[in-house]
Amino acid sequence: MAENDDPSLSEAFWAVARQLRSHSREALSPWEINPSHLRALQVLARHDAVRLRDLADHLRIAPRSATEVVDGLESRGLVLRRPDPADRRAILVELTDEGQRVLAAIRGARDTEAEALFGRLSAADRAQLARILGTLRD
Amino acid sequence: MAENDDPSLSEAFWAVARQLRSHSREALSPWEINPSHLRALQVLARHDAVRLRDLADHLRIAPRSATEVVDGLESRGLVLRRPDPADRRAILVELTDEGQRVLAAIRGARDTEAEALFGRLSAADRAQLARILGTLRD
DNA sequence: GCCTCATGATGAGGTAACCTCATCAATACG
DNA sequence: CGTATTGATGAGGTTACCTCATCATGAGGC
Repeated sequence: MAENDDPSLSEAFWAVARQLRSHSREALSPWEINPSHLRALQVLARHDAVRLRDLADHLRIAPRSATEVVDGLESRGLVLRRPDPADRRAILVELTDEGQRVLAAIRGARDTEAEALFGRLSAADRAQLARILGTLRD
Repeated sequence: MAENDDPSLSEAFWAVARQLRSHSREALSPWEINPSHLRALQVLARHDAVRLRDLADHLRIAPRSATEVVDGLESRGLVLRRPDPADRRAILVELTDEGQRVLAAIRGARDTEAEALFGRLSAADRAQLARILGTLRD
C-alpha cells in the first residue's frame, strides 16, 4: 500500500511546489530581483549587519560569489557595505531603507500569491495541511 | 486569520520541499545525472520516440538547448538519435536499454527516499495530504 | 616584538546550462 | 515551382556559480 501511495504523494507535492514557485516568480518580477538576491535580502533582514563571509555561508555559496550578489544588490541601492569595526579585513553588509522597503513589498506580494493558492482550501484543510507539514519538517 | 496563516503555510511547504529535493539529489548522485537530464529521460520514457523539437517543448527550453541535453545523454549511452522516417529534417530521440535501466534504478532510489520522508506519517495523514494536494493541484 | 600561519574580500579566469541569431537542408503551400 | 516555414545545429553571448592567487589584516608561539 505505502509503496503504491508514496511515489504519487511526492509527485503531487512537486506539482503544487511548481505552482507555488511560478506564482512567486511572478510576484518577484516587478522588482527584477532573482531568487538568490531575494534570499540574500532575507538573510540580511534577519541578521541586521552580516559579514560577507557569513552571508556566503547562509546562502551556501562560495565567499567569492557572495561578493557578486552583494555587488548586484548594492548597485540597485538595496544594501550597503561598511567596514567591520571589529576587524579591518572584514566588511559588513546591511539593508538600506530602500532594501527594507522593497523586501517588505515583495513579501506582501508573495503572501498575496500564496493566499491565492492556499485560500482555495477550507480553514479545516489549511489547519490539517499545516499540521502535517509540521510533522514532516520535524 | 487567513492572512496570518497562509504565509507560514507556504514557508512550511518550502521547508518540506527542500528536504524532498535534497533527498532526491542524493538519490541521483550515484548516476552523475542532473535534474534536467533526468527530466529528459522521463519525457522519453513517457513518449517513446520524440522529436528533438518536441523534447525541447516538454522541457520548456529552446530547441538549441535540447540539442545539448541530448548530446550529453547520448555520450553516456542513455539515449540514441535516429532519423525521423516521416520528415528527413527531423531526428527522433529515444531511450536505449541502458537508459531504461538507469531510469528505473533512479526511480527506485527516489521512491525509497520519498518513502523515508512520507513514511513518517500515519496512513490517515498520508491520505489527508494526498487529498489536500490534489485539491491544490486542481 | 616579531615571524609564521590563517582568514576576509576580491581580481582573474573557468565552467555549465541556458539563451539568440545565422545557416542549411527539407518540407509545405499558394 | 518558387517562396516561406520548419528542424537541427554552429557560433557566440549571458548568468550564476566555481577555484585559485593576491593582498591586507589578525592571531598565536616564542
